[in-house]
Parts: sequence; structure tokens; C-alpha cells
Amino acid sequence: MSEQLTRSVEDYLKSVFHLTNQGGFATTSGIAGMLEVAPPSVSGMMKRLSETGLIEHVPYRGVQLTPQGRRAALQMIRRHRILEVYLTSKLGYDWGDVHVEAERLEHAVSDKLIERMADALGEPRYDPHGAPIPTAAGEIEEAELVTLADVPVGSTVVLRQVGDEHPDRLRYLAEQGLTPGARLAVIERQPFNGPTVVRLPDGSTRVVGQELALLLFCRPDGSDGE
Amino acid sequence: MSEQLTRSVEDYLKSVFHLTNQGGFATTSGIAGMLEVAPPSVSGMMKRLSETGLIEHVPYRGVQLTPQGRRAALQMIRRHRILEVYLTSKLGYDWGDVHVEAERLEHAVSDKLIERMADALGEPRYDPHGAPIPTAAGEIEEAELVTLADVPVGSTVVLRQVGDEHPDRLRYLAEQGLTPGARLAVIERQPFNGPTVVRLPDGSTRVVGQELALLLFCRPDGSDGE
DNA sequence: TTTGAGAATTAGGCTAGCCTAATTGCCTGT
DNA sequence: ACAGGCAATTAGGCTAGCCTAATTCTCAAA
Repeated sequence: MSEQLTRSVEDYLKSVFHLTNQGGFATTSGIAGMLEVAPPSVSGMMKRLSETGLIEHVPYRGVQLTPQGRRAALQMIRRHRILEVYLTSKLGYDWGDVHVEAERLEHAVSDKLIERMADALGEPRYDPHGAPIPTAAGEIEEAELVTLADVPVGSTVVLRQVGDEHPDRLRYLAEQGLTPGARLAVIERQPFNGPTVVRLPDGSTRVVGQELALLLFCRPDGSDGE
Repeated sequence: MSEQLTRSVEDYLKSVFHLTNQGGFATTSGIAGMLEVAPPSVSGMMKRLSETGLIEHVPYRGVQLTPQGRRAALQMIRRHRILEVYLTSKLGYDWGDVHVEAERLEHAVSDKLIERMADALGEPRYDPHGAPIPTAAGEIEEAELVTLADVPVGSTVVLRQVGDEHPDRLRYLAEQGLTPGARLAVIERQPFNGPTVVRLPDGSTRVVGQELALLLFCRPDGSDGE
């Protein structure tokens, strides 16, 4: 149905999706920052994408995905996340390394290949970092998560998802046992964006700096609903 | 050591490799035909590639790969063929479908991924069509094969390799039992580029038209050396 | 209400790769 | 020896994507 999209277009659509995920518009500079291109490149691309009906552009305001653009973005995100699961569980990749590899492959794989991988994996619902995988039909689970840096001292949360870039940080987090599913009791936080101290179920504690705490997305409830 | 090559450059290098495999020069029109581009596009690319030292260009004669170009071409061919084996043996692809998928993926995979796939497969030496897989170090087996259309009537050959494009033809050949490893006795050939008749070990016969016979590469000796 | 900082856009330019049309070179048949 | 045919190259032009510099818009603070 839709024309074949270029690699660049696919990347722009993904950025817009991520930037508008909390509602509102994606800004030119936000997209530029995420894709590491200059703002005028974004303006130019936004013009083309709105001509082809993939985004809605309000000049000087920002952009949003049309239903068609959202469909394409979710397809890319599905590809990316299925690839991440496949690489980690079938080819021994470290959860820190998969992002970069998937980032290139997602533009080259066919839907057929992705569905075969998904099938071989038993239709996984989350990627190795805990991010939900859109269905082939384009539906994605929406969860209300807060970063560990925002969890009030005294409450208990479940770590659900971890930011997937930064291989080195991911490796460190894995060493610390801070992986999706971990139950964390927030016992202290230093002022002035200081570190957060959490206790794991085994009684040990971890001191998590602000920068890492912002990568740890938690469900603010001790029970493990699903 | 070498700059990252573009998708186009990788494709041109592969073409030159295939066209010079029997020795001699690759011609502009040969490359143009193989890549489905116009001849001037080839002239332009040849100029750039010889400036970057990947090919040797003799104007109005043709081109050959430099050692560096050959290394890059063999790397692409290794990627392509490992991918083909992986897709068929791990993800249930038909041997007719793998070529197209591998053609896109070969430009996106990392060497690391290819080596993990090769490892998971037990370092295969041939792809699903019987083509030899270059080693990671860039060595490839050279075999002297003739097409079935050139095998004299009365002799016996072993089918070693099958042209890998044309999914429909590959599926047909598989149905007919004409897959690498098959021992074929050539019992008849019609004149004027007519069909070749072969007998399989089970005594059944197959009539193979000229077009298909040109895709069947055989070792002209009944013994199964290696 | 105005103004100025910062964001966004327009203007203009670059490269990679492709194209068609025009030209040049090679080589073979007479 | 040379004419013609065909292969190759050059000339000139296009699009996608990127860039920097210049301009325009928005919005909040004085």
C-alpha cells in the first residue's frame, strides 16, 4: 500500500513517535538533537513528510504523526525490538550491544523475516530493556512509568524498563542487578539532584546517581500486576 | 582501516568480482546490465572507485579489482552466503527466497553478527545453492565447473552449484530433485540449444531446457572428490 | 506594548547516484 | 586503409539529504 520509505524517513518517523509519545508536538530542535542533524535539515524533511501525508506540520509549532505515519513508526519500532530480542536470545548478544546492531538492521529486514523471528521467539511482548513490542497490527502497550529519580523516598516500585542506548551504562546496570523486573525500595535521596539509594529484595542496597536514575523507568506500585 | 563503503559501492564491487571471476576485465556494459543501471552511471562510479583504490580502470577496456577491492567484495559475498545459510537453516526460508533477503541484509549486518551466525551454523563452507563461502580471512574455494548445457552426452557429472537468483526456477529445480550433490548421467541432448536429458541415480529421468541447464554448474567427473 | 532571545524557516550550496543526449574511441569487415 | 557500428565516455541535469548563513517568527519579560 505505502511506497517504500528511505532509511532517513524511517528514522525521522521514529523520532517523531518517541518525542510525541507523551502527547503534544515534536519540535524541530528535538528531532534535530535526536537524529544529530542540523535544524534546517529537519525543516526540509518535515516539509516533504507532510506533503506525503506522514506527518501534520504546524509551522513554528511542531509536528505530529498522521495515522499513516504512526503505523510506519510502530512498524519500525516492532522491527527494532524484535531484532533486539532475537540477537540477545538466539545469538548471544549482550543487552548493551543490541541497540546499535538493531538500529541498522531495522531498515533492511523484511516483514516476513521479522515475523519469522517473532515466531521463533514465541511472540515476545518486551524487548531486552523492558520496552513493549508493538504487535504486527500496530498496537502498543502504554504504561505509565516514572523514572527512579521521581519516585518518592519510602515507596516501593518495580523496575519495568531501561533506556536502551549507552552500552556501557547498560552493562553496569546489569552488574548491579538493576534489570527489568527488579523490585526496588527507595530508602533515601540526596538533595540537589543527588543519588537515590534503593534496597533490593535480597537486602542489599544500591546508590544510583541522577543520570542513571533517569534511565530507570518504574511502575510506582509494589504489586506485580500484568 | 577502510572507510565505510556505501551500499552502491558494495554492489559495484560484487559485480566486478563476479564478472572477473573467470579472469579478464569487467566491462562497463556488463556491470550496467548486472546492476540494472545505465552505462554512464557505471563510468562515473568506476572513476570514483579507481580514485579510492578499489579498482584498476583501463579506459575503454574495463576494470579489475585491486587487492583491497577484492577483499571488500569477498567480505560482501561471505556476508551474503552466510546469511543465506542462516535464513534457510534457522528461520525456515525456502532456498528460492533467501537471495533477495540476503541482498538487502548484507549491507546492514556487522562482521560481528556474521561471525556469530557462522558460529551458530558450524562454519558452513557452502551456501544453500552450493556456492562456496569465503572465509573471514578472505579466501574462497575456486572450483572448475561447467554448466549442464556444456556437459557432453554420455558423461556423468555431479551437480555442485545452482544460480541463486530466480526463486521460481529454484523451487522448480528442488521439486525435480536437481539440488547440489545430485549425480547426473547425461543421456541425450536435442540440437539447436535444445533440452538436455539426464538420469538420476534412482533411474528416473529429467528433461532440462537450455535456460535451466545454464544455471546448473557441474563437476565433470563422476567421483565425489572434495 | 515593546523588545530581544531563541526557535524555526528560507536561501543557497554540496555530494552521491542516478538519468538522457552527445561525443569519442575501438575494431572489424570490406 | 578506412567506414561504420557499437561500446565507452563526457556533458549536463535531476533528487535526496545534508550543511551554513541569513531571515523570520514567537513569546515572555520588562
